[in-house]
Amino acid sequence: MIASRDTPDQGFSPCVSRRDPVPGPDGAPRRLHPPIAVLEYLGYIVAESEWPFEEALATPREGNGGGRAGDHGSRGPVRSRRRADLDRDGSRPIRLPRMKDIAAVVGVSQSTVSRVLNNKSVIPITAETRERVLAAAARLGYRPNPAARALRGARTMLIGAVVRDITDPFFAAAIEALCVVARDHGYNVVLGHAHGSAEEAMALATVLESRHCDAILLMGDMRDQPRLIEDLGNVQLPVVALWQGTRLPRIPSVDVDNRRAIWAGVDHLVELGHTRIAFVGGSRGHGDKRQREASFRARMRQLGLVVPEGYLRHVPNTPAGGGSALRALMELEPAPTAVIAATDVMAIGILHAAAEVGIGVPRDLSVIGFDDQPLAAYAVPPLTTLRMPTVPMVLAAFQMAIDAVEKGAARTVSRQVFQATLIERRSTAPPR
Amino acid sequence: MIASRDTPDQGFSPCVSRRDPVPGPDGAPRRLHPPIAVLEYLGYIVAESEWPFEEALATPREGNGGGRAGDHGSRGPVRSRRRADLDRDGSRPIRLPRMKDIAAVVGVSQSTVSRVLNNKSVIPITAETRERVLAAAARLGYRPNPAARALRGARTMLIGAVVRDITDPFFAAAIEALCVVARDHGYNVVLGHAHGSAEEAMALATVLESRHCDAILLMGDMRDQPRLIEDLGNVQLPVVALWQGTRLPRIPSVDVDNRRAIWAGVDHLVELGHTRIAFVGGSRGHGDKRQREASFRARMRQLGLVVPEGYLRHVPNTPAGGGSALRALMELEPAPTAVIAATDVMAIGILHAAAEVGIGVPRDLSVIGFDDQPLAAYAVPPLTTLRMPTVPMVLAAFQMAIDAVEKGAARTVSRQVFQATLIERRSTAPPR
DNA sequence: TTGTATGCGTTATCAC
DNA sequence: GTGATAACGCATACAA
Repeated sequence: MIASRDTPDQGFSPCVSRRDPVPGPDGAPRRLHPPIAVLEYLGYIVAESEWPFEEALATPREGNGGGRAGDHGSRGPVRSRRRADLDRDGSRPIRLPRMKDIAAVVGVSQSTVSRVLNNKSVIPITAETRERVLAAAARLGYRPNPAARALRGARTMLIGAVVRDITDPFFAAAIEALCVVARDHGYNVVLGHAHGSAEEAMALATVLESRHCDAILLMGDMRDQPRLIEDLGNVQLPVVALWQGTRLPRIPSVDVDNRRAIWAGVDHLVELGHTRIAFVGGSRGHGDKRQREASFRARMRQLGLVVPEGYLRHVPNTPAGGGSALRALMELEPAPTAVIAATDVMAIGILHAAAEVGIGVPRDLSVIGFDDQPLAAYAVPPLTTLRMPTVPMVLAAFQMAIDAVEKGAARTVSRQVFQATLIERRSTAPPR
Repeated sequence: MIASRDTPDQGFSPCVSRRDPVPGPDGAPRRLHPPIAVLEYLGYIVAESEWPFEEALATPREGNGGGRAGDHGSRGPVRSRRRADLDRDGSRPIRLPRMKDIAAVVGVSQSTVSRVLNNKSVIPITAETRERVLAAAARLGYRPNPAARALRGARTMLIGAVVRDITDPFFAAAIEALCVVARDHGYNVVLGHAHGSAEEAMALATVLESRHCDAILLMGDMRDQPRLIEDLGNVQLPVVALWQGTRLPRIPSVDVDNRRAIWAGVDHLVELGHTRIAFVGGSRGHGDKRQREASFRARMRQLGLVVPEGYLRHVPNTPAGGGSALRALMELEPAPTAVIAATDVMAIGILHAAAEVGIGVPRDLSVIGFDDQPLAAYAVPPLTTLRMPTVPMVLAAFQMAIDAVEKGAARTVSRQVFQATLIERRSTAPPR
């Protein structure tokens, strides 16, 4: 699906009805989109089909912007703009006001303006001067230049988020949370993603090299990108890792207790009476998923339950992957009566595939997910899952990062582990 | 769901099993999370429950970081760090190398280093000098200081994305796309969100005021945040608006052709034989959704079909909203045989609620969504929907923005309109 | 209480 | 070909 949803529409015509292309068995490698070049087929863009009751307007249509703007290296040339301070070469270069401008207007020195504007100065300032400066600043619409501040060593109020795969809805939610948390603290979020393992280094290099961030959050396991981890160890910024599964060498981290969570899931099924329980894990063995699988096996062994050959599936972390796992599981003899998926995404794929094949959930098969994504509660049937305390975890990681920034202290390598919660919905029931 | 999923767990104990709190009828206002303060209940964090086979380690546990770091205004104080250049106060302040440092090592002047490093200099440089400079730079691990470059007027290679509501999976997907596209062009994405309409101004103010971005993408309709729009109009940066529904005064935009899309949806249903067709739109009348509803009414009128009182529902753009709309619709007499939802999110809620109530889709009711979110294909049943060409649209918007940045030209107010595609899956069928 | 001067790290414009 | 030097916008030590 994800793989298919942006397939360029060959022979496209507006609003043509078409069937969904087959998702390719077993979830083809998920790409968000085909190479940029492919996207630039023109067919997609369409004339200015104006809204009927909108005023006809005289704005000329533009070309569709198809032609790439040439390849400027990532370190673009520095056009020294302005220098046309005089503002008479048309209209544009009306620069943003600087402190100097305010000073000129008010008739004081630039340093006075500075002192007024960040009124943390120990030095007292005449009420009147302050008043006039503030007024002028407001009138001119003054905004501090962050570059200049940064140059002086100030914080940039940017926090970098390096995400393993932004395509994953779970991380999307995490990003949301981070945005909110960061904003509440006056920070903005800069997004980087590790994008497969191909461009790995590059991925965060972009975020790091241009290290205008005050700190970096590493979201999701990236141990298949060893250079990244190493680089991060050497970076001068505070780095906090989220959802690594296991501890990283020298990096403070925030993790979920996969073991206890999975135990709760297994125990829940066992209490319902299940004994033939399967597990669907990720194919690439990322940290969290690997831990979850190991926990599953350990708990099953503890309970004296055997996990037959074939009950452990490794598929891509997509709905399609979950679907293919389900089909494989149901061909086994005996088939499992319950399955735990390492993520909700796969669990939703299982639900979908079960419905397709005619397997009733939870009548014929109980399903447990992991994460409690927003849509899990609205799956059909509503998905029993292990709720990840995403927001508290993100908050904790953010706090750790910011503390490090503010205290500036040596990097303390700490770790916080959060507990997941079993949310019982209706995808689990006693076996028939 | 979304409303409920971050409800703080009262009386929390690890991995306790609990039932899903009811989502509150008609989808309560969606908040990603309760106020930060509420999140700081301690119960969540848990001891270092180490992974069994991990080495026991001696890192001391930290407190849970619960105490807020005090309220520093968004314009934090500027501690001039370093000044401890000498590197003997412990270990940390090993500053990143500057050009000056390279120059010192190589024994040339700093300007020479600069010329070598951005080898766009017209002036030729001795091969040997260049060699040595590059070598030294590599050895020292030199990274250009973006703040300094920015101060000189260089681009920051940051693009700001102001999103109406990051919680919405649709926008999450859009952000993903933007990240990829931006990265391919050497840009990074700074996320801002308009967060309800409460802190509206603040929301983007953070992104804008600290205008370290080269351009801004406005994703989703924000006309309920008038000051934002106005501010944007006055901002010195290129601004491109996505999914506004209707044209914005002075801002170039990229939109989807809601009219043709909805027509395709209606026609599809009519061709299947439906005549009693309902429409579920957003409650706050945001641009796109409003257009879709208007288009629906227009098309129905054109086809000579009546839309009875009550067939137009306005609910929050959540699964819960869709569910409540469905329940209301099915109580009507006669009940509709098909429904078009203004977004997939609502459509998925409809699917969910239908299953709960025992209404077969598509047997008793056909459902059409809008967007083709990743999970739409994996709904039960797979959702027929109108596919938004998200990636091409984001790409187009990005191109428009970057073109404006690079050409630096006066802001051309253009507009591009993309076509959606009807994707037939299995949530639609002839009426019984 | 305010003004002057200096430096942050780069790039660009001069001299040499 | 290369080196000194002047901005860039802001914060601050120091002089007045």
